[in-house]
Amino acid sequence: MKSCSLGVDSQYVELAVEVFSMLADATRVRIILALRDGEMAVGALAETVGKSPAAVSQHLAKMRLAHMVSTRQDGTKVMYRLENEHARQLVADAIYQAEHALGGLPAHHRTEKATA
Amino acid sequence: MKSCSLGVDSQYVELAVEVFSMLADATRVRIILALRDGEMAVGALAETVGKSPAAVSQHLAKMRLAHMVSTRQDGTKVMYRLENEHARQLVADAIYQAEHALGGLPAHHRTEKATA
DNA sequence: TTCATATCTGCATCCATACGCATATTATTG
DNA sequence: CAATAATATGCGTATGGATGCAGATATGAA
Repeated sequence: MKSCSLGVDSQYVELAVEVFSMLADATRVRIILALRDGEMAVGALAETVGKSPAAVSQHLAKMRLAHMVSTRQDGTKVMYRLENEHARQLVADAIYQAEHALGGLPAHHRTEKATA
Repeated sequence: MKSCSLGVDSQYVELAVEVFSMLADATRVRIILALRDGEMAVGALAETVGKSPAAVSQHLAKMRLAHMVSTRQDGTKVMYRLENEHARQLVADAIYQAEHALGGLPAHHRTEKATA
């Protein structure tokens, strides 16, 4: 079963690219980080990440279609939360790779698994 | 130590975005998959991923700057190889997220860790 | 209740920017 | 010279963000 479904011509390549494209934006990464500790409304997220509510809403719409976040109505507000732990894990792994790219002193090889 | 270095305003956000941007391209993902089993030359990679050698060379230049791949001269050819295991891990995690997004039947929760 | 207003969220449009690719050229190695 | 790889330029496309507007909901007044 080891790496059997991931050839260079695999259909999963396109899917992985979509996931990476979804995360290749600072605002969306900040949204993920902001949602680590629990659900938040659009307005609060906008203030946290430093963008307009409309812009954040558009990002959340994309992330909702990608099943990265899910919503819950709360009066006039809509609470957003992460739908699973994969986004967090991806961000953590990206940090690991970035540390390699920077100094070559990978902190994640000295400490235990960070929780991103 | 849990999530201490990853606030929404962390410098690492920009770094993570660069890593994700690097992986948000089907050709580069295919290059990573092609390099799983060992080093390859630019021409061979080009034929494997179905792009021109010039295009592949440009992708490899970016990946080299990001310390994702490293090179070794072999006559007129230049052999490329993955510099660490993080790229593979990221691709694997992206597949996991994509599986969630698709059907909601996460195969990685039933089988053991795939090796991307 | 009914109406008006304010707030919050979502959607369409426009613009500037960045990216991937093809082509052509140059460099390096044998 | 031959082969391989790296680079420069131009083109077409995609994307993020701002702006403006529309829909939904809660609050308050009459």
